[in-house]
Amino acid sequence: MTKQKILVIDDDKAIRRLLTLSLQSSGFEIIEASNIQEAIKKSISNIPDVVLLDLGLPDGNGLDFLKSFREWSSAPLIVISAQNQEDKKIESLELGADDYLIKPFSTNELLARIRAVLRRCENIQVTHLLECNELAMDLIARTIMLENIEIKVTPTEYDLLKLFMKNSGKVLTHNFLLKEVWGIGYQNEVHYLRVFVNQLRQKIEKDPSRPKKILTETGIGYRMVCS
Amino acid sequence: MTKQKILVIDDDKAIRRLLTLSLQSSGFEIIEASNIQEAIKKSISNIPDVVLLDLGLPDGNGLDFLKSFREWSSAPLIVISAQNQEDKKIESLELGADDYLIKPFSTNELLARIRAVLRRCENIQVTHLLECNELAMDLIARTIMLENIEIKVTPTEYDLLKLFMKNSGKVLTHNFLLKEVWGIGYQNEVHYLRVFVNQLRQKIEKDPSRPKKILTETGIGYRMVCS
DNA sequence: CTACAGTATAAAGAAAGTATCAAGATATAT
DNA sequence: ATATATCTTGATACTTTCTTTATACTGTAG
Repeated sequence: MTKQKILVIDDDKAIRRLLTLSLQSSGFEIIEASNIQEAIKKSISNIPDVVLLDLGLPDGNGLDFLKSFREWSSAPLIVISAQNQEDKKIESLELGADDYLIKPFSTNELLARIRAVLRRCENIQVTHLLECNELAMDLIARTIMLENIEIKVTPTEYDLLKLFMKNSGKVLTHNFLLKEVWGIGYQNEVHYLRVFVNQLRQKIEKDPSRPKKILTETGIGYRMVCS
Repeated sequence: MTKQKILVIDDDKAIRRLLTLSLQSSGFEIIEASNIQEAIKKSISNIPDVVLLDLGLPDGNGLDFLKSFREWSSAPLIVISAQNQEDKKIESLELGADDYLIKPFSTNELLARIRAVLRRCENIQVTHLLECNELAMDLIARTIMLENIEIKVTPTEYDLLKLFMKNSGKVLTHNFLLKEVWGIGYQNEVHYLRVFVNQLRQKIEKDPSRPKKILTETGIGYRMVCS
């Protein structure tokens, strides 16, 4: 599984550095921003799983960022502030912050609070569906439905089909498919692909000898089409 | 909509009174408990939507309540404590608390934190009964019924089955199951899983050699299906 | 029409993963 | 302390999936 990303928004470089180091060593990937403009840009280009927001920023009120962030994301957000003012706390929490931590704080406590809030959000993970006409793939449940009937596939078939469904419409080269599914070093084993594409066709095509979903691009690769 | 219930666990009558008054005036229904025994009894007879837990209780450690509560409920729980000790905070959060508030605190902040945590939990299930066809699990009574006949399972089997029933329909990876049941560090002991899944099948499947509930996903993990 | 390069399909063997039993070790209860 | 229950570990048979080989098919160029 890929690392969870934390966006750290603080104008104090020393604090960012400290947070980055301790959070990285706990297995998170860190994105840093020192002002609101940067935070907005980075949060959009590299969507974070958690946000740590300092309120005292040079180019405006951190709560403005909170507000605009909540317009499109429900990712957990913890406010970090030097101010222990009740009204700030309440305002932040009402605007959608999940927690409010006063500086200075221990990084262990911060980590525990991040974990607590992430634990909560795990439960509300929505099913992630890839669809292609009557074919649907649930990436959370790891199931594949063809006209609402589940079909069974092997791990390799699953990986291959996922690639096709994620890239439907595009031509995927032999090289690309082999690299993604079998890993580097298998890029000449085109016959693997033939065997597995054939197996998938047997399972998902009405008439496997006249495929309508996974099409052959002779000399290049394959391509999945949805209408 | 019916009022949301808050269970307030604190041995100090004055504090309970104060909390009750302010929370009631914010539209919550309050259940009070002054010790762990009472808290357990009342939490079961009148299942709360939120719990406020003071750690300093006469008949034991509040964290014991937290632990047993989390066995069957995922309702938000805020620890309230006079102790500003880092290790207490971290332990509470790791054990499943959603927040940790130091006394004295403003009731407005408490309210804002309750609202924040409720906002996060909006669409979580509040039931302690898990069902899958003729199989039912009561997380409070810690019982498992198969066609209304109780079946006995060991602690490990119980934990494993609970995971399956909470996630029925989803494929659960070996890794996930091992981490949840045996803890981190056991993620390669796939053999444990095989033995225990087999034991569960002997107990809950009509024909254990042809399982219909706990299915094998070769190379990936297992998955429980309910019709 | 034939040759040829690329592709499809079936089916075998090899490898990886799984089910099951049962003995020894550990923990728990009486 | 002893008995009981549960967990851990190892051995073996079994199943599924992957890899490899073999053969047949398709369309295009000469």
